[in-house]
Amino acid sequence: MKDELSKAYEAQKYETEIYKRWEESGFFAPNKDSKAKPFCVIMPPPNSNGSLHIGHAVFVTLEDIMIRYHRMKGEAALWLPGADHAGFETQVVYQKKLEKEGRNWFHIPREELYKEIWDFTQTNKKVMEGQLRRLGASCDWSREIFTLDERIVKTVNETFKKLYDDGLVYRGERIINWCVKHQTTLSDLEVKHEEKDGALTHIKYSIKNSDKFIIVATTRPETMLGDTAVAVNPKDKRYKNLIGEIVILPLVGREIPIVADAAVEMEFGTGAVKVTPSHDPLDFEIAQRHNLEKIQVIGQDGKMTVAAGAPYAGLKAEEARVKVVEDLRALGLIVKEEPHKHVVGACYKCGRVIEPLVLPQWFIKVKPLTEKALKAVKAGKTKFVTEKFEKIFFHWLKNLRDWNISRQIVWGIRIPVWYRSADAHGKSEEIYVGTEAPKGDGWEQEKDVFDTWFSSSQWPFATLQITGDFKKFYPTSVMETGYDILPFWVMRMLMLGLYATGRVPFQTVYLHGLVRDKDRQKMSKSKGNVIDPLGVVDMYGADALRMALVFGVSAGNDIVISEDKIRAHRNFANKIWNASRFVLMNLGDDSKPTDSAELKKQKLTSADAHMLKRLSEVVKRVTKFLDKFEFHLAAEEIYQFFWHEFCDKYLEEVKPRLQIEGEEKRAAQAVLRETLVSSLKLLHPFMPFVTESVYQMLSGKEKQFLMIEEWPK
RNA sequence: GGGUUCGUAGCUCAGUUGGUUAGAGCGCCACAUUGACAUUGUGGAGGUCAGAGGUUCAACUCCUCUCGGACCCACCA
Repeated sequence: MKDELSKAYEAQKYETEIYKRWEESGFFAPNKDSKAKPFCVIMPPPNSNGSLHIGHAVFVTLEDIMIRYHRMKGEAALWLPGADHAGFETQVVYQKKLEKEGRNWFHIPREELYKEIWDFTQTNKKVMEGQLRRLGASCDWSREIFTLDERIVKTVNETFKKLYDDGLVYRGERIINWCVKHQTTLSDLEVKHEEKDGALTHIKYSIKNSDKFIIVATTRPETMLGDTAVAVNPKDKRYKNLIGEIVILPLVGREIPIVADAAVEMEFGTGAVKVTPSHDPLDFEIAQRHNLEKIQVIGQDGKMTVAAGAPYAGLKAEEARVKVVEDLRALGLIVKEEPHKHVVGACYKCGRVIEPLVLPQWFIKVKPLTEKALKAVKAGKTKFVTEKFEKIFFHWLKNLRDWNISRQIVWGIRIPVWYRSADAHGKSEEIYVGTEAPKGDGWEQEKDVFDTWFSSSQWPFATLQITGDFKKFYPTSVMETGYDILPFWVMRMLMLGLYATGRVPFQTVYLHGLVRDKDRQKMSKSKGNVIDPLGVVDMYGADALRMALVFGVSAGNDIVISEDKIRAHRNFANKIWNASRFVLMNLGDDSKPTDSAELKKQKLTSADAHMLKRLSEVVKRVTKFLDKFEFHLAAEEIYQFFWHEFCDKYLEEVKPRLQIEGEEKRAAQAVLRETLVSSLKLLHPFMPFVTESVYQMLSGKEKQFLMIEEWPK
């Protein structure tokens, strides 16, 4: 049998087969009735709009290490997988797909689109699940849930209703971030800020019944058509006597007041600000304070509205900007235009400059939720690995503003609110918030859907409630994900988890970094430096990739990976394979699982004793590192030990003894087996496939999976 | 403007609460090897731990400053 083994480990020959046997064994699912200590990780559900990238391989590796380790420790280890419909993200992907096919998104009926995207995601989901299997994810597939599962939708609607009843969600006409290309609002977190070269234009506004004027400075001259005031700082001596005066808005002729507001910076520009409540966040606030009229001069299409006036209506905002300046110049009202670098918000997907608009949207009043989250983390209910993320987290929580959860998209959970318009019943507009449609005629459901993160934020408790595991597994043990979604997801899961269940959703947050290439560059399709995890798995095996992703990477730091590094760990897998082959060849026919009783009978040489002593030290250290989430140290420890102590030293030392029958040979055999088997166990969470393949050969008749063997002590 | 963080061998990074000759992977040099493995072994070169000051019996590790990066946030129009 031993001669059949090839000289080199051929990953592709074993991995798929082994995974199948693991899955069929049912050991991915924790025993429901066991009294064992629970250990639970909720998988961050991958987006079902494409295939897995290297970042997914990172979370699979880290979470699978944790799960396999705790499973071997005899705990009830649950890793609950899922797939994310990924609302806006998926809609963007699908829009691009339609564009390529020459179809127009906006011409397709809502229901039809929804159906199409549904099918699209379900296809992707299947591919993705296969890929997770290839990577060795030992998650419990019987519990897998899709984020649009009707039971999830129900939970999400109930949470919304509860928030509404508690006064924590409100519908507000507020200034929001509008993406003209995608025709939807975005939350503040989805807006990226970019520095752009622009101009600061100084414009003369003349004061009524006087020959005086006031000069305002703006980066968006076209919005002046919607001005309803000019604001100055109340402390500004230059303008003190102008406060309360009326200004005649050029080009428009509207009479607007000069108001005093502390939000105006005296040092910037001229110290006088034109106030356009409908198109600037600060101006909107000033307008609220001074009860100013709001005039919308830019529409959702990014073009000037009728309210902008005859020569401008219909022009794109950028075109209007040019024309407004021209017209003002013709009137001699442009004082100067100076080059000006300023920061503008842009859609995080398409990069197009955000158009601030006033629209009725649903907002979550964030303060009561952040306060609870802050308190819970400060009390140590949830710990961050590493601590630096706790600081960042606090900073986030303290500065968060109300969260717009309305999205004008198709792909998502429709907000469970119904309106009955005024003319239907002669009354003023009615609003109904509930999980089901209200009775009676004339009700129309809100067209907007939830921000995906609103439903995702409920994921830990929503899923466990569905699978019936809430009682045993909530709060979950570890939330493992990338640090880039700390504010989007982790923070909000804490907020909504605490709100809905009264308890934190997870005890530990472990955050990993971004994957970078060997030149420390972010991986992206456009740079052409992406490593396709599945391609790597085909070439070098999943174990090699997994090991390469943890080796030398401490928690929270970015992960540098190159083909060289993966190859190095493919070599390590091969080392494991060959060392095992050697041990097998020298064990004789009694290659049964390790038996420490048998070991005790042997007369050990000092080399044997040393080996066993080292083994026991390494077991302790690896265990300690795993408990402290120091995966890289655990990996390095067992790597060094196995290769350079066990293989390079002990194996070589013992070779002569194995040639001569006798007690020295038997002792060597016992130590070889003991050390190898324990090492395989320690290595298993990191490199599950090779270790299991080898173990299956070692264990002979009494076949049990290494996956569920007991963790060494 | 606010925040976080980093600067250790040629490259990418470890270095647990401060404690003997500072480590790994890859790369490099020399040698060995048909005997578990060339996806190998043995040996080796290579670091004033960014710089300055301070605390200490002792600092890569703590404190301050300087220089130089990275990232995140942000309504000076």
